Amino acid sequence: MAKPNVITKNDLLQSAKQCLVEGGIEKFTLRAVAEKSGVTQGTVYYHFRTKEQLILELVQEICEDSWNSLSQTDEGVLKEAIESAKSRCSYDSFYHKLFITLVSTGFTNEKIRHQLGEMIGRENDILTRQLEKLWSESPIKGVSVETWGIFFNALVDGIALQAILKKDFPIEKTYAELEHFVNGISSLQNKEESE
Amino acid sequence: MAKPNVITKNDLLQSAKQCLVEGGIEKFTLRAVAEKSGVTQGTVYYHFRTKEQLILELVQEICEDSWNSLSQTDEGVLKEAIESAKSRCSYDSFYHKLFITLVSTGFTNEKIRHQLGEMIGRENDILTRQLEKLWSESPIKGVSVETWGIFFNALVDGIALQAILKKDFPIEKTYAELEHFVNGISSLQNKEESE
Amino acid sequence: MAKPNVITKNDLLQSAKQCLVEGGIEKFTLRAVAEKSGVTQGTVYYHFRTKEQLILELVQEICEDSWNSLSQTDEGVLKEAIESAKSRCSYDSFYHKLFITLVSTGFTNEKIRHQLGEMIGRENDILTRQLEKLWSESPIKGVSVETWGIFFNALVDGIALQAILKKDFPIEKTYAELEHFVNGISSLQNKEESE
Amino acid sequence: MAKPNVITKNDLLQSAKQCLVEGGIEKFTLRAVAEKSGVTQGTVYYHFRTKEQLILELVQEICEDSWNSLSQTDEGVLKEAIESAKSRCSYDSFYHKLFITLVSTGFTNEKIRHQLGEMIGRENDILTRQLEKLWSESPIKGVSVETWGIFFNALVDGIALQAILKKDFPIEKTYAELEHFVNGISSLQNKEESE
DNA sequence: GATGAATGAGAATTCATTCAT
DNA sequence: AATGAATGAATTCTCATTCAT
Repeated sequence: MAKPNVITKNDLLQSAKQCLVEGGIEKFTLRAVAEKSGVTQGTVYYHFRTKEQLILELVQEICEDSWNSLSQTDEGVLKEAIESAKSRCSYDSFYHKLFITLVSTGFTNEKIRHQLGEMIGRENDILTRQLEKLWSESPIKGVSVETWGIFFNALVDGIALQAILKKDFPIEKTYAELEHFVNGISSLQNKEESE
Repeated sequence: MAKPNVITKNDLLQSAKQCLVEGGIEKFTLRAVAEKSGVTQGTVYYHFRTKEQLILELVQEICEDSWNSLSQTDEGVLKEAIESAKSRCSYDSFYHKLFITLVSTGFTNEKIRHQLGEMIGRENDILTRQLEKLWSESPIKGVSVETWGIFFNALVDGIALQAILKKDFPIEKTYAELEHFVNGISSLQNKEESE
Repeated sequence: MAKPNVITKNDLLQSAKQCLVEGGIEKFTLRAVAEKSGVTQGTVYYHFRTKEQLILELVQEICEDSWNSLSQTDEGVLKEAIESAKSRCSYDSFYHKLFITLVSTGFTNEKIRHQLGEMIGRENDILTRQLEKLWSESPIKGVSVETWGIFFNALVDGIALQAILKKDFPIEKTYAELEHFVNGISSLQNKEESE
Repeated sequence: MAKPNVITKNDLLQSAKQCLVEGGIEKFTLRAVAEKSGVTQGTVYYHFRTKEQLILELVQEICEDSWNSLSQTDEGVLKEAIESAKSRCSYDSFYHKLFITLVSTGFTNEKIRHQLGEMIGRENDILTRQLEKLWSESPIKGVSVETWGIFFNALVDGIALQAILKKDFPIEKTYAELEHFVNGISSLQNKEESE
């Protein structure tokens, strides 16, 4: 007994994510995490002193992931963001299931809720900044570019929610038209400008 | 004449909803439901044969509620729908917490997931039909009116999600600008028409 | 499953006492209590919601026992009290092991400590009242009858402590001489009176 | 020259004593001892091969302490012994808490029990020898000087027990009257002699 | 209809102990 | 001499569920 260093904290976190998505929080047990990682429960407890701590670190990782992927798209255009959103979105979407599961967990855990809120905020900000690069001013009067950031982020999450819930959700079509929507909105502004 | 202390199935469902929102599925136990209703666990079992059955009936009720409130707004314009969405949306929103909690529960329960999916579908349809009344054709080329229905529904849910997660989310402002957005989009169509 | 009424709370408490004495608090588990009573752990938890609660009720019972046995000895003389103390005192004394175990548990549990403190206080009082009946005044100047009560109670407990710790403790001899001590002290007073 | 951070066995024993008193045997874990000493569990295991071994050495230390303090008081009179007993006796008495905790642990560990029994025996003997010096014969017929040794030791422990359990125990008063008691008893003997 | 006692499986967590380094 | 990773068994406690009354 006591084989040192057979597993890293990160391995455990990855197993944990899978467990969360596969069974929801209801069935999310540290025993399941341990089994999926091939270690004993004790080992999981050695690395994360409580279940909550594990979930917290999991949330943190996701928030950092979101941050990294978004800030890399520095040069990126909205189109790319949409593409990425689409790729993460399907009836069996791992990412969004995880996200929604954590959101619902956050309702009864202020720390989680706060972190997810911050993450959403950062996402909104980045979208807004991208729109600012794209547009000289808001294409629709009364709607600030900041709010456009919120709108796009909300739209993407809302679509994902629908896609997870409906087996027959037209992902391709919806995302294709989302692009038309973005283009239409953007061109609208140019039109106004040229008027 | 009225028998006191008679607990109806509906009373239990209302308590159950509260329990779900207050503690999430994790802490959602039949004992908690029983206590909130002032009855014993046995009584809960008398009315719902299993825990799953209770949740299922709870989901059903919510779906029916959605249906009723939407079909009443038959005459209603989009504006009214937005107003109603806003009223259900805040950092402590009971309704959306319940919805998201059930969605995440649905990830591991196909019956729940299916029912919620159907509900979303009906909502999309109703929105689409309202937009059809409002618009002669889609205000943006390449975006079908059906997809507009999806977009609006997704937008409302996505905004709610953000509002629940962020204490400082600007609900008033966002909804006000959402109205400008709808108006802008609608007038856009008229403009195109007049061109 | 679910045979109603096969066991009473009191049965469980008796088993618990035995477990406590047999294994000390260290090995005092509710599983052991359940097994000794022939029920499942769940049953124990149904009757006492926590381990602490069980111990608390156990302490209470012991305190009540002490009260009952002492108040019955209404007419009783000191001699009787000594006899009873002796009978409870041996290398394997169930009673004193239990008592000392609970005392040490009380060091980290204020409720237990308080209850035991109250019990000791009542015992002291009763002893004092008995001595008052026996003596017109304290047989030794500077020692109040109240303090005599404390002394006798302390003596009995201290002797019990020694008897539990030493296999070869001379119980018979010590208690016989304790009686001589009491008589000697009492007669001392009469002597003084007659002087 | 002094090596910093070097933990000696004795340091660990002192931490262990504190842990025992602070949390009782229930919460007495090697991890707690390690943390209090600022080392890891492994280190504790390096010094004591098992938990039992640690406790055993702890008991031994206490017995040696008792021996040392008593044999120093070689010249000492009873008065001094009482003074020392009083100083170790209060509602938060470290010493007696530790002692009682170990006694109760001893109920399920013969080695501990034996050592404590031996310690008590030695204490009784020393007290008896002191009384022999003080008295030419027992002041009360039928009570041997040996038993007086037992009585005084029991009395001191019994009083300590009460003092630990009762927040409002009159320590000062009781010890003052204990001295009167000793003096009274001793003078009694002289009186008898002079008769 | 409703209750309360009981169950058993499984949850989180703790802990003495081991061992390679 | 000391550490830290790992273990596995045990512990407290919870919960859906059953069933006689």
